Amino acid sequence: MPELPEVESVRRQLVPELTGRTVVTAWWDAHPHARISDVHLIEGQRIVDVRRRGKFLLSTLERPDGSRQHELVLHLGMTGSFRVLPIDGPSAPAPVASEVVTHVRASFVLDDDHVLLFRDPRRFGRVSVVPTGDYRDRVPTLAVLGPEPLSEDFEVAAFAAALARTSSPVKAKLLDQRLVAGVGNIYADEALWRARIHPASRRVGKARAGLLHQAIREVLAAAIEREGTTFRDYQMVNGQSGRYAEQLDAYGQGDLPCRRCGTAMRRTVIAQRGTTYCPSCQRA
DNA sequence: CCGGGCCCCTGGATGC
DNA sequence: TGCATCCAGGGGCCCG
Repeated sequence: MPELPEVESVRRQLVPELTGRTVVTAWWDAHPHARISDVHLIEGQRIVDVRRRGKFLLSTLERPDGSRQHELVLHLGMTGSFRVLPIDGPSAPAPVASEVVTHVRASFVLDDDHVLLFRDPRRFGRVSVVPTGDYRDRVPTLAVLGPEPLSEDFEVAAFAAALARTSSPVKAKLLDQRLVAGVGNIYADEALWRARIHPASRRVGKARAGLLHQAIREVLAAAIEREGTTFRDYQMVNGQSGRYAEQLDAYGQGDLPCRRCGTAMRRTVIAQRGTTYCPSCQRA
C-alpha cells in the first residue's frame, strides 16, 4: 500500500529525525522469513541523507573516518511504518520498544537518545545495508528500477514505446516498476481512470500513452500534497494518516457511481491485484 | 527475455 | 460466541 506518495511523505518526516545522526546500536528480528539483512553493518555509521527511489528509501552511511561505503535500503512492503521515540539512554532498545509499539522488526538507537523503530506486521518490508550502489544481490527490483515519474527522466516517448512493445495488460506494466518507478495498486487504478484507459487493455497507442503519462504525474503529485492515502495500514512517522483517501476516484470504489459519468464502478482482478474501473468511460 | 502465476505473511472481515 | 476461511498486495521466483 505504501506507494510513491506515501514513501515520499515518510521520507520528508524522517529527514529531520535522521539526518546527521549516528546509529549507536541496531537490533533486528531473527524470524526465518524476515527480509532483513546485514543490518549490523550500520552500527557506528552516520546517516548522511534520506533519499527516495520509487518506493525505496535510501540513506548514505558514513564511517567515523569519513569514508562512505554502505547504503541503508528500506522498503515498507505492504504494512511497514516507522516511529521515532525518545529513550532514557542507550539501553536495550527492542524489548523496551515492543511494550509501546507492536510488530517491531528492526530498531536503531540514535546518538540523540531517540530510537528509530521499523514496524511491519506482515513482514513484506525490507531492511538492508548494501555496498553503495550495489543492489543486485539484496534488492534486485531497485537495481532495474524505471525512471522517477515526477522527474525529467520520465519521458513520454520512451513510455509510449514501452507500452507499444508489450502484450501485457497495461495495469500489469504500471505495477512492474521497470517502466516507471513507484506506482502501486492504488495509483495505477487512479491514473488509468483519469486517462480513461481500461486496466486490461493490451494495446495502448501513442495518444493514450501520453494521457496516461500525464495522469500518472498528476495523481502522484496530488497524493503527495495530501501526504498519501491511508486506506488500511499506511501511517506516517507521527502516526497520522494520509489525506488522499477522500480524493480516490477508482481504488476502493467498487459498486459506487463513477465520479465522472455515474455508471457503477466494476471490480475485477488483473495481475493478481484487485482492480476497480468504470466500464463506461474506461474502454479497451 | 518476457509473461503469467504462485507464494511469502498475518490482522481484520466475513461466514457458519 | 467461537472457530474456520477468505482477503489484502509488493515483489521474488519459477516455469513455459
